[in-house]
Amino acid sequence: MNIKEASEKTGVSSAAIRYYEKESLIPAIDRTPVGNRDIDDRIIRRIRFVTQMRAAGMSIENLRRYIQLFDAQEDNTKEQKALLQEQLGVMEEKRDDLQAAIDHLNYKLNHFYDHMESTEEELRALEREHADKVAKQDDTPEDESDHNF
Amino acid sequence: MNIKEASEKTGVSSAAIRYYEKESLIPAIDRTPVGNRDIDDRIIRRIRFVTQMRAAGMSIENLRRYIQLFDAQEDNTKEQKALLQEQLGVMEEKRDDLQAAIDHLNYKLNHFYDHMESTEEELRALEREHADKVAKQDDTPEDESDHNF
DNA sequence: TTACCCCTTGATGTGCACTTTAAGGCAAGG
DNA sequence: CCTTGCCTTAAAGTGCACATCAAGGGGTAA
Repeated sequence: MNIKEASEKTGVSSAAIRYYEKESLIPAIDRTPVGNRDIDDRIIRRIRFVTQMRAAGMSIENLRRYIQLFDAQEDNTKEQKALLQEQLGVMEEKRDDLQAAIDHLNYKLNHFYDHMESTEEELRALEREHADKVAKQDDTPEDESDHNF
Repeated sequence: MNIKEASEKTGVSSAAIRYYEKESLIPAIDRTPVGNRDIDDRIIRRIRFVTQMRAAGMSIENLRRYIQLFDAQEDNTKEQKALLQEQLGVMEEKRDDLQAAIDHLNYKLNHFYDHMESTEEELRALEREHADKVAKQDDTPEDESDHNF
């Protein structure tokens, strides 16, 4: 598979795939006799992994550190574990920040509807839609925050 | 309160506070007779709101659009609602991506321990620590992904 | 042969969200 | 009077993660 097909398959641009290779986020890719990249499914899976971790906010630098520990087949399990745990911590914090912001916006959204001229049907539909997210912290966020924002 | 104190109170640099004001993420700040910013608690709360939304991944541009709808005290409730819902969608998707990546790394972490020379005590401690996160999707992620990554 | 479409590398450009620098003003302390 | 320490604005610089461009090569089809 050439780089364009790989790009279409993964949704990652050709330039980004080359960039990832240069930055060692994916292993050195095999070349055809004329020097073109010949991309197989193993590379595709790694591109997808990189995409997932990038979407989750992991930096190129952290991702490279993490991946290099795997590519070097030495006994660095302890470091791998430490790196994983570190990254997990970062991501869990990020997730919680995100959840807090979501709760904040949901709170605002609910207060909107109190002042809106929407029909009862619309109101109940939206309440159903957001019921699960509001359930835990229903309508009472932190005291410190400016409820106008 | 001068800008330095506000910076210390919020953890946001003075330059960033000035930048936020210029970008209309916070309202025009009152000045002392000599032209220095005089920051009150209302501004502090807005800075904190901005910080929270930024941490959640909302762009400056989206944040400004959102805030301007509030600063203009017209009847734009519909647009406010639409913008809020749009942003909520973005953030929920982001949160889910993040959770997927966390699950992926937790899966890896668990498989590490199977091959590690750690003591039983360490193992059980870590399992307790991560029990809640693994509970829902215990040990069986998607088939498509490269389990070496 | 020309056109077209794919590819290569290396260099340079881009957008975001700030950070840093430059040049200067005001007020207090020694 | 001079230094210190806060402030101001405008402009330029920075780091990340790519995107785009320039200059060239290969393969196929009309």
